[in-house]
Parts: sequence; C-alpha cells; structure tokens
Amino acid sequence: MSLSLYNTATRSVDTFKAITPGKVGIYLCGATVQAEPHIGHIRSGVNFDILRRWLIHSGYKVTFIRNVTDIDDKILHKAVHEKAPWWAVAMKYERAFTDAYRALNVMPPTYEPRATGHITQMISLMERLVERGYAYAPGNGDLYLEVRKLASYLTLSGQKLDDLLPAGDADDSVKRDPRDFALWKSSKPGEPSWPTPWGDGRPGWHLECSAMAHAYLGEEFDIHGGGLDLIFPHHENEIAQSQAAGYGFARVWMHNAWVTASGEKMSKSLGNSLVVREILKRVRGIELRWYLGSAHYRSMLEFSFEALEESATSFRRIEGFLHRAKEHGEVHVLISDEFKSAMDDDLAVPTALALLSGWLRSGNSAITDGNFTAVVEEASKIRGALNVLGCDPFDSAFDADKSSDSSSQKEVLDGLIAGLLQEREEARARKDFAAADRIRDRISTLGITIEDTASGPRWSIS
RNA sequence: GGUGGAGUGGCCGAGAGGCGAGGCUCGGGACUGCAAAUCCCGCUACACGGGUUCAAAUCCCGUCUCCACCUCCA
Repeated sequence: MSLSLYNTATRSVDTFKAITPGKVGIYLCGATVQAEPHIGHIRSGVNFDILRRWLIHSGYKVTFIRNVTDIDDKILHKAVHEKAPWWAVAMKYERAFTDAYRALNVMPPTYEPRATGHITQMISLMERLVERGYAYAPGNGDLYLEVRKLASYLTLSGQKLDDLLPAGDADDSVKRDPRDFALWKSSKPGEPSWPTPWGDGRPGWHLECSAMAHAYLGEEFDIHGGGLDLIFPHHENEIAQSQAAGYGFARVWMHNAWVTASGEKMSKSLGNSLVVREILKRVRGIELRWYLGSAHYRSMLEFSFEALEESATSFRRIEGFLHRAKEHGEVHVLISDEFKSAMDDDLAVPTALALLSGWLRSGNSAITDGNFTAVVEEASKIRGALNVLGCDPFDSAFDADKSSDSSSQKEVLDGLIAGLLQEREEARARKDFAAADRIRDRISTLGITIEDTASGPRWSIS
C-alpha cells in the first residue's frame, strides 16, 4: 500500500511516485503579506503541513518551500493607506502570518523565500523567455508572455483560451493578444522598482513563484500546492512561464478548498472576526488546528463558532484520555496500519478520525478494566495520529508558553489543591458530604475540575 | 457566455452500487453519597422527479437551489 494523491492536473487520485526516491520537493504558494491572516489562509498552511508530516512519517526527506509575496499592488495600496513604507507593511503582516503559523504548530518551511529577494532569478528567467521567443517587451517597460505561442496552455483549469475574458492588468493596446499576461510591470513614479534590460519596474504576480521554485527545487519537482482559487490564473501562468522556459515544473498539483462562512467564500466584508488572532481568543491554537485539519482538504469547510466549539470539545475529550493514559505508562507515537491506509488514500483525515474514536472508546474502557497494556496501546495509536495531524498534546510546540516559571507555580498549586482534596476525602470518609461539596465548589469556582477516579481524585484546569 | 464544485439526520462531517462512518448535541441507563469523567443503549439521513439494477446516497436522464473561478485571491 502506498500513497495516492489527487492531482488537479489529471483530475484523478494517482499513486505518488517521487522523482528522486526517498525525497520530495514541495512548493506551496504562501501569503501575499498585505493583511492579517484569516482562518482560510491558515487552513491552507495546516492542510499542507499535514501532507508534509505524513510524507515525513512515510520516510521521505521533504524540502518544503513556502514563499512570501512581499511586493504587489495591494501592499503598495495599503502602504499609502497606512502611511508607512511598503516594506514596513509587508514586514508587519509577514510577522502576523509567522505568528499564526506558529500558534497552529505549522512547521517552518525548509526555506521561505521572499519575492523581493529573488529579482535576479526573475530577470534571468525573463531573459530566457525572451531568448526562446515567448516573451516580448512592447517598449513601455512592461514584459509580457505571449500565450498563443505556448504548445499547451490552460491544461490545469480545463478552459479554452478564446472563452476567457481579456486580462485587465495593463493597457491592452500594447499587448499582442489581450490574454497575454505581465511578467514584469513598469513602475509608476514613487513606486518601488528594480532595474531590468526592459526598464525599471517590479515583478508581475506569477513570475516570482516560477523563479523561486526553480531556484530551490530545480527544473522539475514533485508537488505544487495552493488554494483552489489559484488554479487560474496563477498556477496556469506559472506553468506557462516555466514550461516556456523549457522546465518540466511540478508533477502533482494539489489544491485545498476554502473555509466558507454562510456558504460563501471568506472575504474582507466579513470583517475581523475570522482573523486567526481573534479566533485564538476563543480556542487554543491546537484546537483551531484540530478544527481546520479535521475536514478533508478538498472539501469546503463551513465555519461557525458552534462547530468550532464542538470540535474543541471533542478534542479535549481525546486530550483528556491521553493525559489519563500517561499515568499508566509511556505513550509513544504509533502509526497503526489502519491509520496508514486512511492517510495513504489522499489524506483521508475524516476516515482516520473515525478510527480514532474507536481507539478512544476502547482505551477509556481499558482504564476502567485496569488493562493498562491496552490503555497504552490505544493511547499510542491515538498519539501517533495526532502527531501526524500536528495536534499531539505532548508535542513541545504546544507547551512553549509553559516557562519554568509557570511550572514551578504549578507545583505550588498542586500542593495547595492536594491539601484541599485531602480535606475533602476526609469529609467524605466521615460522610460529611455538605463539607465535601463545599470544598469542591470552592475549587471549581476557581476553574478547576475534580474527577474522582478509582485511584483517588485528580484535578485539572478547565 | 466558458470552466469547476456542492446539496447527507438537530448541528458538523465521511462515503461513492449491497455489511447503518464518526463526532457534537439530545433522550434513557450503568458507575457515583451527589457530581464530574467514563462506558452502554437509543435518535436509520442522503435536494426533487423519473430510470437502470436482485440491490441506488452512490450509476443514468431531467429539474431545482447554492457556491466558486474567468488576470487581487488560501
């Protein structure tokens, strides 16, 4: 049994075969850093992080590139609006994205190239495209790709060139065909620019990804990912540029679906409520990740706070079991065969989670039965699954905020509560339940939950 | 106009011809002094109308509704 993945290019689930055995190169279209990340952006990060983790668990050495687009029209627009230099705007939002990725335990990319750091590579690519006769400069400082010259164009989106509406990214009068797209845009006065043989200007949207994918992954690589809405035009144009340059480019194209709200794609009109930073005021990062990762990556995820809370509740139940299980033995990261089959089938996370709930039930029963070998076994399978999904509660990524300071505080707290619980046990022993309940109420008012187990009471912060 | 997707129980969310996914909520029970936690039982859904088949949520034909992309998009 080996990994199969849905390939947008073939519209089918195909057996994955690495170009170089044992190694995988992935290029993921990252953020255009022009606003705070919302949960749709971060879903893409989480979905591809799960892919990456699964490839690693499957024994591949993964080179994962996720770019940062730090120059584009919106950033320039925002800079005017925020009365700040464009690079300050880009940096500010890049940091916001980095914070969000970290909060959701998305692994840092192997390399995270910025567009503005790769102008040299872009110019080389453009020179090559001009030499090969696919790009032309009308003389106004722009450079265009002549799409009619391409042997194949629009194979990813399955559209016909003549059905497309003409591009609106520049003055059509200078183009040979209205569908030709800009590789490079001449700069207007006051805009940032870089010198090129065709004039001073800045990169078109698509060029950077072709240039950077080539720089870090070579002429041909395994997987290219991004959101569904990038298929056209962005990915089509990346393919056009790269293949015109004579490169094989990506073999497998993967696209994650959106997070929707009220059935609609998230947009700015929804305001700030679905910004990651805001959501994290209501649930923990691990819980938001669990929610975003639990639907299949190719399915639309209909967001609601109710669904988020519900998902968090069910995650806490799993987490609670792992903590209880840990008291009975060492819980490992164990990848069961069933889990592997599910993940190998185009990352069937929902199927995997159905398995997990079975392990959870039998693990909890095993605690009741005192069968601790079984407890640890089930817990290890669950931890293995959570580990792949990036939601392992024992992962140090999630206790980064627990400084040594707070762990010594926890010891003190443990001592205090242990004393109170002792008093309660004594009250219960003499059947003074009113006193016992008074102690429990006092503790629970502080946000601490008490569970009476066979081995005595245990407490946790709720 | 072109291209692609979706409609599943109170809610979320899988599946893609036949053995009732799963979760959350809710109802009942077990355990408990009472709780909490946990376990057990219950709640037989696939937009609509036809058709194919021994068998359809799944395939075919038609209809309705919704969403997305067509050069800013995760």
